[in-house]
This record gives sequence, C-alpha cells and structure tokens, in this order.
Amino acid sequence: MKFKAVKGTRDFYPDVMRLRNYIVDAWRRVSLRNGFEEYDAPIFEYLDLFTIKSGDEIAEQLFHFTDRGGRRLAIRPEITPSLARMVAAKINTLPRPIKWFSVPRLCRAENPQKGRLREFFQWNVDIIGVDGIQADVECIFTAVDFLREVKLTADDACVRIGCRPLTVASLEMAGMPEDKIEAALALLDKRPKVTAEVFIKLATAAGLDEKQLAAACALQDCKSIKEIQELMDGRENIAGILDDLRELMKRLEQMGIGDYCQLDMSIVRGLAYYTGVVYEVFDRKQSLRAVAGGGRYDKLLEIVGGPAASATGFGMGDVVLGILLDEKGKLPEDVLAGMLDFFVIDGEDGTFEKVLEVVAALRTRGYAADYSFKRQNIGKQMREANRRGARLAMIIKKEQQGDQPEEFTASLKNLLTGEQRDGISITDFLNQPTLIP
RNA sequence: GUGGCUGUAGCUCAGUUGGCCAGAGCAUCGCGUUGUGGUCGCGAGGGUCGCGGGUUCGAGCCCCGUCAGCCACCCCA
Repeated sequence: MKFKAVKGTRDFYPDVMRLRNYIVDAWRRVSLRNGFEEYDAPIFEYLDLFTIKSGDEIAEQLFHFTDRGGRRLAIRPEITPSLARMVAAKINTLPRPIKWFSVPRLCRAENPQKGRLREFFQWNVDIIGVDGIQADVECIFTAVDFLREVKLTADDACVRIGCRPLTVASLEMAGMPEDKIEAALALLDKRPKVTAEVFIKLATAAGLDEKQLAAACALQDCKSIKEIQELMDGRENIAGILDDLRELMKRLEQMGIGDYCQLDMSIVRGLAYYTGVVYEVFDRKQSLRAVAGGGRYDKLLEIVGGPAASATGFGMGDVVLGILLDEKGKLPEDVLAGMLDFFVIDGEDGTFEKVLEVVAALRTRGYAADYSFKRQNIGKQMREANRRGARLAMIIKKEQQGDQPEEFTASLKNLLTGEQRDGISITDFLNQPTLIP
C-alpha cells in the first residue's frame, strides 16, 4: 500500500466510528441537558491568535502554513482562543449567561504516545461572565454528569480540585519574588509526577528557592480545607479564597456528586493563565493521563484582545476517554457491534416486493430495518440477519385461502431469545405500534 | 525534536544456528441437496515478510538507512 494514514491520525472505520459517535453524542446530550449551547469556529485561524496567548514557541507545536494571500494561519490546537474571539466580538449583545460548549476537531504537531495523538476531538465546556464559584460548580457538575452518563462510577474516575490563588498565596507568604511565581507554579504542576530528588534538581535549575517552594509543597499535601486553614494560619487575604473553596465543595456535595470530587492541592495545571479553581479528571488507578482538565481563566479574554470578562471551563479529549471506557468494559453492546432493529426476509417466491414495502414502512416509522440484496434461502438470510446484529428477523410469507386474494403474513423471530411468533398480519402489524416489540 | 523497544495476512502471533513453493488461530466470503441464524464441518480469498539499500551462492531471519507503532523525555492548550 502506497499511502497510509498520517502519523498520529486515525481512520474511523465503522467499528471505530461507533465509539466516536457514542462519545460525541453523549457529550452533546449532557451539555444540552446542563443548559449549555453549542458553538463552533473555523478549523484554522490566524497563527497569532494562538501565539499571543502561549508565546511564539507554541508555533512549533502547531500545524501552520501561509496561504496564497500571505496570511500566516494555523490549524486550531484548541478552541478557547476562538471562543474568546467570538465572545469578545459580541460581548455586549450576547444573552447571559454565556454557557457554551463545543466538540472541535483539533490538531497538534506533537509526538504521539498513549492517549495522545496529532488529531483528536475535545469537548469544551465554558461559562463566561460569571464571577462566582457557582459557574465552576456548573462546569464540574457537567463533567461528572457525563462520567455518569457513560457509566463511569466514582470508583472508576474522580475530579481532583485545586486552587491556584492559594498556591500563589503560599508562595508569596514564603517570600517568593513575583517574577518567579509563574515558574514555581509550572514546577509544582510537575511535582506529583517526579521523584523528590528530581524535583529539587529542577528547582535549582529554575533558580527557585527551596525553602520558598517548600511552603507551597506543604500546601499541596493538605487533604482538607481545615488543614489548609491551619497551615495558612488565618491570613486575611486568603480568608475569602478559603470561603469560596469551602462553598464550592459544599455545593458539589449538595448536587450529589461529592463522591466523585476530592480536594487536591497538588493540582495546579501547567498553563499560566489559570486564575482560580483548577481541576482534572483522572481514572482512579491513575494509570492514564488526565481525562479532562480545566479551571477559571479570568484574564484570557483580555489577553486575546477582548474586554475584561471572567471565564471558567474545561476540556475533555476523546483519546484517553476512549481508552478508559474500553479498559473498564463500559462500552454498550450496540457500540461494540452494529445494531439493526429488523432484518426482513422473503420467506418464499413472490414475497420480495412485500419485503420492500415492509422495510420502507418500518424505516418511515423510525426503525433501523434492512434486508438481503441476494434472493437466497431463508437459512442464508437468517445468517445475514445475525451477522448484521439484527434484533428481530421478520419472515414474510404468503397465504391463500380458496378464491380469496392472497394475503401476506409474517413470522417474527427474536434473534436474542429465539422466541418466534407466526401468522402475524402485516397490515395489522404496521398499524399497531404495540405489536412492534 | 531526543532516546529505548518493536514492525510477518484485517487482528493476535509461529517461523528452528540465514537454505527449497511463508504458516496457524480468529475475522471475512462461499458451500454444507427449495430453506429458520448463533454452534459445527468443508473450502476460498488475502502477505513483493513496513519500505529502501547492503552482506551472502542464498535473507522474514545479519548490517545500515528510512517510515510507522509503542514507551519515556520535551510539552501538555
């Protein structure tokens, strides 16, 4: 074969496409029932839209090109800058609250590895223009609502919640210079993933004071708000932050998802622009990278050249999620195999035209119905019905009584149980929905 | 971008110290006597052994390169 799928990309054959659709459909369903509206943006944007937020180095991680008009463009590696751009353009006319979601296809020019490809889908859920923690609660609830929707229990996955301002405060209290805080946060984000020795090495390499870092490390190890409070010793400037965090956890509990959520101050997130609560969804065993991540990013709209507007939200990729669902055996039967409601069979000569009528009628009524292209014996057609994953096989027969015009009847066989009913009048069957199993 | 491991049919793999025509299971398709699937039996299709070069009388097996996959680093929006 001369051509294959490009490095880090996937071909979606029907069996894989079923999985993708299962995930994307659930994302949409859950978003809508949580009151979010869908938006989308172009698949490529001006390169600058992405570099302004993340720096020029990011260009190396992007698929970018120059068009014939000399415009420097890039395929989107994320949709948040586009969201910021769209919201900024109409900020004064958009109805509030702005609760939006999207399922963009994204590309990043990174080296593929487990759970990470060059092309993927990512569910984005954001609330813009709401300052209070209730917006964060909404996003976290939506994430958990999805986990439940795809049958991931609190034993399978959890949301670990951290708080950027507290970490920053602990660094400030320890005397960390302001210009070093960003680097310190980046390093703290890595702490759970590296050994103590490596952490110290990285710290000295970044020119960070160990003692100052230690204060934040102590905070990271706190398991409860009470512990944090004791550690931070009731400093005034953090009282409000602590109250917010306490209230956030309480509301998550009230909304019935407390078992999925745990405070974890080691969650910092790599990105510079987070300004409040941050969180990541992990599989409990934590054998995979994060399934989702997000938090509050109140400055981003301004950075992208828009008005000042607070924002919070998260992203969830399809790749890690797909691996997790597969590993946990959570994929429904009809995702693993195709599903058909009816497979209609011509049971004897002269019934094929009736088959077409019945198939058409079933389809019109919303059932997935199909039939064999080959006119062959019932056994072969039954086998095809089975292969196609049909729930029911319907065999059309002809009955003639005396001089009466011939009448068609059907035998209906449940292919899962083997149960069969015969002599069903086709007219009655199609007219009475109750007869349809 | 860097490093390690791997690369034989759609999938999972066998393939003896390099030696005649490259194998199995699963999957796919066909057949199993005018007829009710899944099980079972028989059969077929499908591979220039990732690709390119080299060593050799001879390479799936050895060497080099390249591409891809996996894993780790960088990064993680």
